[in-house]
Amino acid sequence: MREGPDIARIASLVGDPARANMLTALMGGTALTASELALEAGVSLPTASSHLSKLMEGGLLTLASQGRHRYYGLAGPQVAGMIEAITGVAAAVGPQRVRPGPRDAAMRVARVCYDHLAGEQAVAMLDRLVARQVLLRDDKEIRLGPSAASYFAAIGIDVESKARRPVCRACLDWSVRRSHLAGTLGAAILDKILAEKWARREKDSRAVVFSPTGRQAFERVFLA
Amino acid sequence: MREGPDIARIASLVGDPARANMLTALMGGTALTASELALEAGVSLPTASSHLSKLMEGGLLTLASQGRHRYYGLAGPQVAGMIEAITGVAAAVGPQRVRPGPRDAAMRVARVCYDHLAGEQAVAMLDRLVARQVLLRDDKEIRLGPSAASYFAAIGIDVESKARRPVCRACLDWSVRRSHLAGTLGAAILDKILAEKWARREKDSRAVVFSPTGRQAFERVFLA
DNA sequence: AGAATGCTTCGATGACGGACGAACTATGCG
DNA sequence: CGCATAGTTCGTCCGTCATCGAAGCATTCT
Repeated sequence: MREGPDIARIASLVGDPARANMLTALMGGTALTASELALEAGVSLPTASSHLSKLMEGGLLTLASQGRHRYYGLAGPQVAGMIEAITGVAAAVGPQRVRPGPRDAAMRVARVCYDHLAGEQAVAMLDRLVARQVLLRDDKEIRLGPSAASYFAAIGIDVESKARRPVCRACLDWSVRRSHLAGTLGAAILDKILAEKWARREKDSRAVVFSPTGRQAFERVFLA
Repeated sequence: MREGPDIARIASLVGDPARANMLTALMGGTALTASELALEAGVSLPTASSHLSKLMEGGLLTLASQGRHRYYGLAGPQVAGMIEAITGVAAAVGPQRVRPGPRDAAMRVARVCYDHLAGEQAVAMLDRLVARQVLLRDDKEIRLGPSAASYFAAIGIDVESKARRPVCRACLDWSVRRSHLAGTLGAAILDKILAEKWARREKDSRAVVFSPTGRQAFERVFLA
């Protein structure tokens, strides 16, 4: 018998389908209400509420009360990283349960992964940035290249972040099975994309839909 | 209802205490037999066998048959990374279940984490290497410093690894709650420590026990 | 061949936990 | 103040899964 951190407790919290769906939904980065999460998970409101209190007790969620609305969100990047890691294993290990439908097609192209961009667009972007040596990658490790500061400054992003999170991190993309860019830099780029209105978030989904002109702008800046 | 990788399936595999104990035991890096794992998990042999076949079916384990012995091991670094991530959250989120006993004291000092060294010794080593700028750390990202190649070459470690895993990675230490060194470099250092007989693996445990002279050698090389 | 060891499968038992409807609490609105 | 909306708590039902003993296979040793 071993001791230490109670890993089974945490894993079993994620191990229920309803709760896993809720956590996956919250990977979109925005906090959601109990009703929205009930819908996402496909369970009744009481059931969802029970799951949410368990997740809260387990420390995986934070709660922000605003009037009669109660917004649940992921407790932090560490929790998001854990979900990512589990998702990566699940994608690598098991065949998909269902054939991706039309809505999933949009998800494959571009979607939000906690606070940064994921999907084919994101993978292509990272590949191009590495090819241009703006970023350097030894396998799964990513770091800034010599020209990174000036390159990102030109598009209004400051890479000299003193934040506690890493500036760039690799995050395994479950649809493409290759890495895309996470970390504060990944988050800043997504902010930029949304701020410039190159793309908008699909309602009730993690999908990110580019407008025709937005897509051109994105390609000009990141894929040129 | 969302689709995609079946994260609940994977998480629920880890979510059973017996299976979690087995996986934690296998983080030691060496493959173990069903009987050993039953002992680790504190369950009967039939129960352990049932759990093991579930873990196999879930793709989390590999099996190597040698005569009448069947050795179970973690399926790969990605699975190990997932366990680490869950352990990190569990350590950050929940208080320890039990007070650490004398055996756990040895574990806190130095232990094996999949294929590299963890514990106070490992954390001190990383701190010192960063202070000497052999390695560079921006928060949780670790990379080689300019003097890294010559420094490690002097102790017989080649950092120019072309392996598919990252050379250095940060791995959150659940006992110290700070990072230690993982990746191929971390693995090479542990190999060195064991090859030089500075320390030996404790039987039936992840603990690594340094001999008095071994400890001096370790401190001379890594903590000077 | 026969015995011993290592492990898996079978079958029965029992308990934990997820599900929902109904009732209850809280906030906001007219 | 009464009604509507958002959410939690309670009670109960039911399915799933962990558990173990006993029996069945497989491999090695003598």
